[in-house]
Amino acid sequence: MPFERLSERKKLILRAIIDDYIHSAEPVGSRSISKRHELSLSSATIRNEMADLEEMGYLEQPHTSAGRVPSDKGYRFYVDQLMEPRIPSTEEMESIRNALEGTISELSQFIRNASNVVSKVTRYTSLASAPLSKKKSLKTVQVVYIDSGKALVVGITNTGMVKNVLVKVSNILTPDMLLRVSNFLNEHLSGRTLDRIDFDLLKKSGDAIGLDYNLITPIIKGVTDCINLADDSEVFFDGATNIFNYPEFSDTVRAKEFLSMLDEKEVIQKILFSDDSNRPINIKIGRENEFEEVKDCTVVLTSYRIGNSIKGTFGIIGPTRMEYSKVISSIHYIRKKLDQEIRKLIGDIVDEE
Amino acid sequence: MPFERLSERKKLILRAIIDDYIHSAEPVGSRSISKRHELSLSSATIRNEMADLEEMGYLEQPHTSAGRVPSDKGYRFYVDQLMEPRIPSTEEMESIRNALEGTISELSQFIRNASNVVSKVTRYTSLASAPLSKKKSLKTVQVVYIDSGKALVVGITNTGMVKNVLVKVSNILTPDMLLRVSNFLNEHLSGRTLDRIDFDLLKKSGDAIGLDYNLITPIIKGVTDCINLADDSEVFFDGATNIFNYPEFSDTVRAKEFLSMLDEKEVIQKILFSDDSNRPINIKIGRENEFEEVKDCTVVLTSYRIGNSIKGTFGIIGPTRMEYSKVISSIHYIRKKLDQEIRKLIGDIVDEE
DNA sequence: TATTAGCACTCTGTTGTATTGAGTGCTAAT
DNA sequence: ATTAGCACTCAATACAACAGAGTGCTAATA
Repeated sequence: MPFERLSERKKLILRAIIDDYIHSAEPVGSRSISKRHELSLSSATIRNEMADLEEMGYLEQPHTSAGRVPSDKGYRFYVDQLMEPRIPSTEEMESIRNALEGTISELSQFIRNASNVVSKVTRYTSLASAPLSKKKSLKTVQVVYIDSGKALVVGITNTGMVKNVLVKVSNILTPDMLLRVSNFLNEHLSGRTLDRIDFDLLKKSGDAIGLDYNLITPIIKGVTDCINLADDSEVFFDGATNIFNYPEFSDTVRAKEFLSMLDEKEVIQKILFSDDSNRPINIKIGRENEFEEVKDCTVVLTSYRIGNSIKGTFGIIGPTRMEYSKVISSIHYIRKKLDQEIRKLIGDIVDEE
Repeated sequence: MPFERLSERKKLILRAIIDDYIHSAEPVGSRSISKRHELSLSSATIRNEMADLEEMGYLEQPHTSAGRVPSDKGYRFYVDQLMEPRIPSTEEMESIRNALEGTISELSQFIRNASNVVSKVTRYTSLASAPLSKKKSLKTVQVVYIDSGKALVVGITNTGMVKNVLVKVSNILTPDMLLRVSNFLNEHLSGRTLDRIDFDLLKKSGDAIGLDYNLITPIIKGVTDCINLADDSEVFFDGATNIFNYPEFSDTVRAKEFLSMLDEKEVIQKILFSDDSNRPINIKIGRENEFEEVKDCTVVLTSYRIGNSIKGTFGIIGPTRMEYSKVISSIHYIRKKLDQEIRKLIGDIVDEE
């Protein structure tokens, strides 16, 4: 992004405008800047500067006799060079710690919690994906006896994701036999990446453990189902109704658009997986997002890694007019806490590739 | 609900009004009824009848010079005695079958799918709870080796719900030892109802399998976590944005109220668990719901049972001005299909207690 | 030369007023 | 018992007037 050289004064004015606009959501005029901020410049001077800033693309004017509104470029400059960094308030930090520390021990639930507290603290909508691995492999398969004729196939991937499938099996299969099947499957499957499992071969070799082909088939089917489930990447969001706090979504059409977008799992996936940078926090403002759907939203993402191949992403989405410094400080803190907690829980977290 | 005796003519008029209103969402006037429906009565006559119906509580008037709008009582009468039953269109049936038949073999995912198709077909918001048992017991516990120092505790309840918890364990625990722990735990836990497990005793008897107290403790902790997770009843919804299709939610305040309500798990629980009747389909119109939050919504619920103690509920929520006949026919059909599919999958579905 | 006061102009949003039209209730005629 | 007719009510719409916030430009000022 090519930023032309801005005079100190222009920077100050731009920052004042954006600060104001972030809090008021109203186009800001020259007079209010000249009064509220101690620049000791007249409104006329400010006006001239504003006209310049508009010409350079940092500001926009909804209509001739209105004040100015920051453009995507304006926000970008603000985020990169103007805004004051902050640290979260003590209440914020406390509620984050409360949500993340101690109690939770199930990973995906843990991420859900993180997602929840992110949306609570920032008052925007949070997005998150469950920990996800590029090369997903099967760690263990368990076949569990449930009832006569019913069994549960439980598959566990190297990412710690657990999927389970209920299957109907022959009545003659006893818990013991299922255990044998379990062991057999484990022997043949565990450690394999999901796409390199030869199920046909597997079925045929069933009689290796003295069980008929037909007895095993539904179980194998269960395993494949399990794998298919595990392949779906889980994404979720929280605090969707937060958008009603912001006037840019005050008409139902816009609100509906936003909420409908969230209903599409694929869109959330696209957004989350677009966090390809190596920066700890990745901010995409308005049209910087490659998706039409979020053209006037800002997305703030962060990713964590567990070991080498497991990756999870979470963050927030809101209007481009966003409290950047607040959001960034919160996300930073949450990321740090999350990191600590996961490390406590299972160790081995790596930040960058 | 005390219904006074209504003349045939009053019934016809009431039905005409409600039919109209359901489709137009506008207060209906006497003239439009006298014209559109072949009652061959003048608007003046209709007016008199309408005044009567209002006095009896079946209709309401937003303001003096407006048409009439059905009251909760009016809708109730309509549902019980007036509306024409229908069968779902072939397209509807097809999409329902497509969504439910065959592919899915994991129960909670299956219910999710059902919930999804309900909201798609009815165009209202669907609610659902995962299969839930009054007396929940632990079917099996598995402790799975993940990595050195990491294990996964997987608990399976009699309802087929699977919960898992990642735990950090001592490095010296081998997969084999974990298997021994698994077996030990199973022996002592399986079949017990969740509230009748003595964990202290359990820990002490750890050395029965030659393992130190301290090695087992984190695993026991994992099991209790697991149980706590399983105790939470899962509820979810789908198609929340459908409410934007209905003018009664066209202002953001109302829409926000509705969506915020859905964000509260407890509210959904309350709604779903209020399906205590034995009827196959349970309809609660407006203030018939005991919760203030849904005082101008209608909830249509249905429950299915698996075996004797497992119960799940799903249904839809929408404005009281609802296409009752369409919704009811759809839910009937979905319920039937769901029933068939679960039976195919695991058998033993019982409709009533 | 940079700043600012001053002014004409633009555009939105609000307020007040008139009008329209759908609908009602009542009365008297059929 | 039904209906035509009429006066009345009320919300919604349209329109004009006006206020106010803001701009750009010009000329005066430091």
